Amino acid sequence: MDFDAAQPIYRQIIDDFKKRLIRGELKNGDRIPSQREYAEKVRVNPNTVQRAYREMEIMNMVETVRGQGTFVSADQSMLAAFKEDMARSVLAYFVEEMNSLGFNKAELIRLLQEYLQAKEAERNDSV
Amino acid sequence: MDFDAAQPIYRQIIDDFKKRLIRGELKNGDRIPSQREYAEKVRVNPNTVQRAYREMEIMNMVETVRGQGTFVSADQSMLAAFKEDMARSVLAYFVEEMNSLGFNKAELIRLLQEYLQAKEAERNDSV
Amino acid sequence: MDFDAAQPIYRQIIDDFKKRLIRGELKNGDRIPSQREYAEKVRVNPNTVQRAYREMEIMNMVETVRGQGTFVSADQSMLAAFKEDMARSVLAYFVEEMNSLGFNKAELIRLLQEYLQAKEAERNDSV
Amino acid sequence: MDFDAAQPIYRQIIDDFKKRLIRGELKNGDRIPSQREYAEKVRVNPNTVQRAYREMEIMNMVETVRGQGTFVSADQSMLAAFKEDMARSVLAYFVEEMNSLGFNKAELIRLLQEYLQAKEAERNDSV
DNA sequence: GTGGTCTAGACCACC
DNA sequence: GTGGTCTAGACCACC
Repeated sequence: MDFDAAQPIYRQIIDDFKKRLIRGELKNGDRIPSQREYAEKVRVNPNTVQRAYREMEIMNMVETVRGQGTFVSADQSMLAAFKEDMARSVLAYFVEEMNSLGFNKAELIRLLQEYLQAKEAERNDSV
Repeated sequence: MDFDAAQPIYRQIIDDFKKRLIRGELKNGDRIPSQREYAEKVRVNPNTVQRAYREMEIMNMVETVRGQGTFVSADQSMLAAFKEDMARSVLAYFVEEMNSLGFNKAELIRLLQEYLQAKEAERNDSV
Repeated sequence: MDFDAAQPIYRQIIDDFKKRLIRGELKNGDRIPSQREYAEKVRVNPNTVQRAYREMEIMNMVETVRGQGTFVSADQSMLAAFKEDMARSVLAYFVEEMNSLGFNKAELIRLLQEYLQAKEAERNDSV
Repeated sequence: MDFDAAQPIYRQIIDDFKKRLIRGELKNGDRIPSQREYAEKVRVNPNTVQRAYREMEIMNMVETVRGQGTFVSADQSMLAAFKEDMARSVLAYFVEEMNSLGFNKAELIRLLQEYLQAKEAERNDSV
């Protein structure tokens, strides 16, 4: 048995940007906050933010322009790849956890449908 | 934005036992490994294991007998509650993550079905 | 014959707080010392204090707020139960010990009255 | 604040003999078990028993006769002193504990009477 | 500063 | 062998 360690914060930051790109909240050319701003907002060590930005730059997710800031530079195929990778890992984790609780394939789908319905009903109630 | 910290090891240990109970691998009256044995097996400090065992005792999952060991004492209703709680939290996490990737309800279910089929096909291939 | 072991220190700490609550020296919302402060004051390892504080939290005697401290959160019925339980156990121990010395019910009460009078007389003398 | 340590076992052994003397279960001239027998019966290290016996010999509670065993040799005045000392310490502990729970003199006596009555009623019920 | 987790290791009681 | 308590001290997250 192995224990799950936390994702390093710089990875969580990168994932957060990936998700915003995937959802279309950030688009090519958009300026993202400066490292300093971002570090203050999420109350994290600036070095951690620096590492996240650096890695995003390496994989061509963003581009830094001296004196101007950091800008999104992700092309469409990159976004598609992100989306697929992240979805796949979420799905894999979900299926593995549900299996470890003893649910089989059919139960999995049924439970998910029930959960979504219950959630929707709840949302309507609270309106 | 908040960052996810890892679950403490002692909680992961508890969850591991909960799952084994849920799957029926452990039954009422079964002896679980001694604190030292378990600590060695999972390569964790015995104090951490003790904390997990003690918390399981407090919630009546197990009973410890001095000098003898620790024994499962979970009743049926407890197991049902564990199963439901854990399933719900796995489902909630899954739906939240998939939403954060921009998938809606219908897509969620479709993707899950596809994933399960792909996984099954893969299993058949490797045979 | 069985031998009496000492109460674990963490339990003695809990009992100390229970008594202070019972006597009204601590009230709902009061901040109790930080784990480190308390550990230094009573010259005990901080881990031992933490265990006491954690157990008090589990039984809803106190609430801990990360980075802020630990606060009393005992409701009235809890206090009444504590008082009754502790009084009962003190009484039971007293009667058992006196019985083991061969005193019967009437003697017990007489001796107690004499003891209290003697103590009072002493106090007056020393003034 | 100081924490209560356990009474050393050899003292608990001595106190046990004192109580039996006080209650008249042991009388002058009676043979008490050999150190070996006693150690086995109460499952204690023989060295501990030896210490208890030695201290009882020093205070003239018992006498050891080579090759014959250990015999009670407590005179009446000694018994009276034991009884008074032990009673006093039990009383002192009781009063102190009850005070620490906030009970005053009158409440102390009333609670004791109530407790004794409740106990008696219970005993009659169970018959 | 606050509390939370974990390791390392000692010593004890009970079997 | 078993579990229970405690110390010493590190490192982390949150304030």
